[in-house]
This record gives sequence, structure tokens and C-alpha cells, in this order.
Amino acid sequence: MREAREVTLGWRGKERIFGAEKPGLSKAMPEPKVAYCTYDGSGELLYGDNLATLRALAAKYGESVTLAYLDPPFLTNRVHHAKKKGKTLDETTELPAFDDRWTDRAAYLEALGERLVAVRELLLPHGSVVIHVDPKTSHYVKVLCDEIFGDDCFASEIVWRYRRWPSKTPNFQRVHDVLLRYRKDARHAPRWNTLYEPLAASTLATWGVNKQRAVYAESGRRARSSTTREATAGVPMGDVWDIGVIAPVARERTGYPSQKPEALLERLLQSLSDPGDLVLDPYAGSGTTLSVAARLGRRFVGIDASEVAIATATRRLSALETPSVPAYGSAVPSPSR
Amino acid sequence: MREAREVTLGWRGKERIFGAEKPGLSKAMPEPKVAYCTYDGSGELLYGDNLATLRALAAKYGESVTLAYLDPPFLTNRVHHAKKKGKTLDETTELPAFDDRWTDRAAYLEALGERLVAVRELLLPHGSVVIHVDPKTSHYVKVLCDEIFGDDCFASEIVWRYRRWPSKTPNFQRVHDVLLRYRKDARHAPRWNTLYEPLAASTLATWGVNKQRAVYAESGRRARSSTTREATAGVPMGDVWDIGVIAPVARERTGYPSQKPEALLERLLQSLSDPGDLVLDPYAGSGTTLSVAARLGRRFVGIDASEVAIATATRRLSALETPSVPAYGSAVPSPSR
DNA sequence: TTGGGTCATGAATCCGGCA
DNA sequence: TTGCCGGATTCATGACCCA
Repeated sequence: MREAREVTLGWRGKERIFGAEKPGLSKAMPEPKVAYCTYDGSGELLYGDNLATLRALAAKYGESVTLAYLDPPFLTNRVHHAKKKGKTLDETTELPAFDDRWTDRAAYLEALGERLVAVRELLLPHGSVVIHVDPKTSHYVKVLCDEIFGDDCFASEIVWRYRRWPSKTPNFQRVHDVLLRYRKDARHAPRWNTLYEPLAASTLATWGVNKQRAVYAESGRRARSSTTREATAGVPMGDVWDIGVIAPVARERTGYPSQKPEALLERLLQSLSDPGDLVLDPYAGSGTTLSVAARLGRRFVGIDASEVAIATATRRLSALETPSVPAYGSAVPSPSR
Repeated sequence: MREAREVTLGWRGKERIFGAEKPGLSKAMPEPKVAYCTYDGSGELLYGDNLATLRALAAKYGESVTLAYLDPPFLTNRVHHAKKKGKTLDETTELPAFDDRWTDRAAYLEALGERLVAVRELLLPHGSVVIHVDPKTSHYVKVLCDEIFGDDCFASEIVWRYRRWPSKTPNFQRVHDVLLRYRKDARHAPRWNTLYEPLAASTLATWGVNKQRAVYAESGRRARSSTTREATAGVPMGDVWDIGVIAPVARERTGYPSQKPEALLERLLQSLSDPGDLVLDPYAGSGTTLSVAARLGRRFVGIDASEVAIATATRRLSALETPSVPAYGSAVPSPSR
């Protein structure tokens, strides 16, 4: 009775997501190849279809992942290309990096749903998934995820606010992406480290850098607040993050489309995983997640089916392990703004 | 065939939304009462159920609204109270303002969906709807709206980012609401005025306050940009808005729960309506939309079914029209006890 | 008039205590 | 054992007062 009033997404053929073949049973499953492995074996990059690979990982390792970050295509119905600089500036070439064309929204959601179900199998009870989407797809993905993870496991909608060159359109400029976070198990204390942001200007002006504390009158009623001697760490980080897109000339930039800033992944990994934890990225792309994981001492597994992605990520990871080459960015956590 | 693959929300009893009785046919429809009307007749506040009232308005006026702003309850499953200050601080009393309890999510979506269908009937071809929700409900509401308005009429997801006191939670602090904007008709140029934000600090440092212009080499390739003599108006406004919540001691504050800042409504009205246009708010509450509409020279219609809301909004609107009393007269101790 | 210092209190969220 | 209620936590910000 109650069940029948659940609100879910519906389309023809949806059952495919949940009725998926069990891991290891499909004969046609191509064996994923190890494209890169760190010197100490703490991280690897796998070349192959991510669905098949996720199922193979689940069969082999079971629950082992503390944080899974998924940066799937955004249902743009286009092929995205990687830019590669030639010797001269005119010789810049483009190679197809990934294909984001779908017969319809249902096909897109089926593909993503199957992968989310497989990722969930790999999560530890205190683990999280973060799915990176845009404001056109986020709503469908959230409703789908509520069904897969349970709406009581929904933790946060994180808004990544960036700044970019404005376009001339009779509308508010689109300057944000959305990250959905789910927990594996609502009854388990999640892995969590609180990060802090700087205080608001008005707070600094009024209270300075010391902690506030409420003061109560003898009657028990609230009186004025006072400051303490103790310095505050700042305000606990919110769910709206102001992080610049990677500038066209940034050192970090690889030319791979859809590349995300390292600062974004740093925040996620620092708050949702500890050193030594296993981080998973089934849409590894240019390897930002893996690179940040390596720098922050997390173990990692990345998967991608695109040759260009594998080449880009491999190059990036090797550069990290070669001490003579400076690593990207600094390990210093950057406060917002 | 194609139809069957549409992705929509499903639940038992959903057909109610679209199969609603036609306006004017229900005998039991209570006649809405005019609770307040401006001196020149350009704005009014109606006391009654908003669904019945919207249908009555549609029958009477047809398409006439340029901007509809809806601030429905957020599915909190609680009753929300208005605070009323007594003579002494101890005498602060609470009155129930609105009831946000539902049997399930489906019931909530049915109620909202019926109202959205009725609101759509009232929109001019170049009109917009803006629905204010929180990150727990926004996704369901967006999927529902895609069905009602068509996903090609989805215009923006606006993120209202605010600052508030922190809570101790092993999660990112929730510090944003979501506003969904839809157009009535994708083939019609929408009502639109571009607003501007101040330049980012980094831009100011590099470029100063003058307009940038891209410079192209003779080959047609992009060279470095230059500044022009002309001062820039700033960056066209984005879809992430940093606006403070109404401070506990602000004049603007009425004590009504869920009250929204006037700054938020100002941005919406200025960009999505012109002076003289008709603005509709079916969940008028404390009357912020109406008050801002009156100040900005827009015509307006507000509806609410709560006595406390009607009293609060009426007080606020009268204060605006009484020149001897400073605007925001709501902060003045009310004469009634 | 402008500017700095003081005050009040909130669409929060967790946790512990008691039913 | 589970579920509800109240206490504790401690940032943000406009109003006000006074120099």
C-alpha cells in the first residue's frame, strides 16, 4: 500500500538496471587491462569498459572503496575531443576523447544506473559516492539515485560555482555544476573530516577571529553573546564551492575535455577519505582524481575505455612519480575564495 | 514508441494532476475574498485556497501574468509558526502559519503539480515561472515541471547561496536553496533585462574597470586581449546568487516563517518583468513578492490561505502606501496587543 | 555624516535523556 | 529497542548608540 505511492522515474525498459547479470557470469566480458600501476602498487589505472570492470572488481575484492567519484558524460549528445598542441601553434589537432550521444534520456539513465549499482557493491559501509553532473541532468540522476541508494542516504547537493567568460544570452549565465553525494549506509558513521572556510567579512568586523559563545541569564533566557579567548578555525565548509575553472594557460591543463580542477577533488578527498583509503574513479578521463589521490596518499583505482584518456592519465601519473619533474599544484589545501 | 521512452515520475494516483476539474465547474469552490487592494487598484491580495483561486483567475482573465513566483512549503513534514513579539521579551508568542505535513511525497507533488498546471494557464507567451525549493525537493519538482512545461522550456536552475550559523554535522553545511525557472513558450522571446554583478577581484586586478575586447591576429587566430576606454557594466549576472538570509534583527523581518529576502525578489522582478507587468504569487506568505512588486512599479496578485500570512502581508503593504510611516513598518510594534 | 563597538537571535543539527 | 523532545552548540548581520 505504502510501497505503491513511492515516487520513482519510469520508462520502458528500466528494469534492465536492476536485473543486470551477476558479476562473472557474462562470458563476453572483456578482461580489463592494467594500463598503469604505481611503483608501490597503491594505485592502478584500468583500460576497459567500466561496467564490466566494476563487476569484475566487485567479484574480486567485495566492499573495499571509501570514496567513489563519478564524472560521467552530461548527456550533451555530442562527441567530445581532446586538444593536442602541435609543434607550431597552427598545428593543434583534435582527437575524439569520448562519445556522449544517446538515443534518448532513458538510455543515458540506464547506462549510468547500471554503473551506480555496480559501484554501490564496492563501497564500504562508511563509504560515499559523489556523482558530478550539470543542472540539466542532476535532477533525473538524483531521483534515480534515491531509488538505488535510498533517499535517507542522500547526504549533500554540492554546488560547484565557477567563473567563466560570459556569453550573450537572455538568461542568467550558467556558472555552476552539481555534485550529488550519497552514503552507502545511513546507519553507519561516514568517513568524515571537517574542512573550514574563512569567516564572513561582517563576522570578522564584529567578532574578530575568536569563537563566539552564547551567554544565558540566570532565568535560563538567552542574553548577549560573548567572545572567548580561543581562536576559531573558521566556519565549517558549506555545500557551495567557489573554485575557478582551469585557466586556458594553467599548468594543470591537459587538453582533455571535461577535465576538472584539482582543487575540487582535493576538497572531496580530504573530507571524505583518509590517507590509505581506496578511492575509485570509473570515468577516469584525464586522471585528475587519481593524480590527487596519489598526492594525498590515498590508494586508487581508475577505469576508462578511451585511448586518449588512458594516454593522458598515464602521462600525468608517471610525471607525479618522477621526482625531477615538479608535481602539479601545491598540496596546500586552498580555502575558498 | 518514442513516447513510451519518455522519462517521467510515476506514482499511484498521479493522473489527478492533469485530469483536474476545469475552472468554474466545481460548485464547492469557495469564493476568494479580497483582503487588500492598493489605492490605485494595481495590486491585490486574495484570501483563499490558491488552487481554486488560480482557476477562478484563469477563467476571468486568461493569459495575463508575466512572472509567477512560487514559494511552496518544502516538504518538511512540520507545522511552521509565526513569531510575534510581546511587550516584554517573555511574552513572545507563536501562531501556526502554515501546515507542511503530507501523507507522502506523492501527495506533495500532486498538490504542487495541480497548482503549476493552473499557473501555466495564466502565463503570457513571454512569461516565466520561478519555483523556490530546497535541495531535497528540487529534483522531484524539476522532473515534474519538465512534464508540465516541457524540458525545452527549462531556463535556469538558480542557486541562492546564503550564510548562516553553523551546525555540528559530519557533512558539508547546507547553505543553499534552489530556484527553478521555466518559460511558458520556448518559441517566444522571453521578457528579459540583463543585470550585472561586480567584477571578480582577480579580474579587477588584471584588467581594471574597463571593458575587455578580444584581439585577433590577421590570420584570424586569437591574440591577447586588450582593454578599451569604455567602463564595463560588470559581468552579466550568473545563476548562483550570494544573498544573506534576513538577519534576526533586520527591519525587513516580519516574524513569518519562510520569509525570503527582498534582495532576492528584486533580482527576479527586475530581470524577468518590466514596470506595469503583472506579477503573481500564489504562496504569498509574508508578502515579500507583493511588497517588492509595489516598490518596483509592477502590478501584482497574491494569494494565501493562512490568516497569519494575510495579516502580515496586509500590514506590510499598507505601510508601503502610507508615506508618513517609514517603509518596513512591520518592525514597528503592532498596535494590536 | 561617517564609523566603530555592542546587542539580539535565527526554514539548523546533533546528542542525550526520558517515555 | 525505538522515537520524540529539549538543551547545547557558536556564525552572521542589521540596528542602534555614541563619539
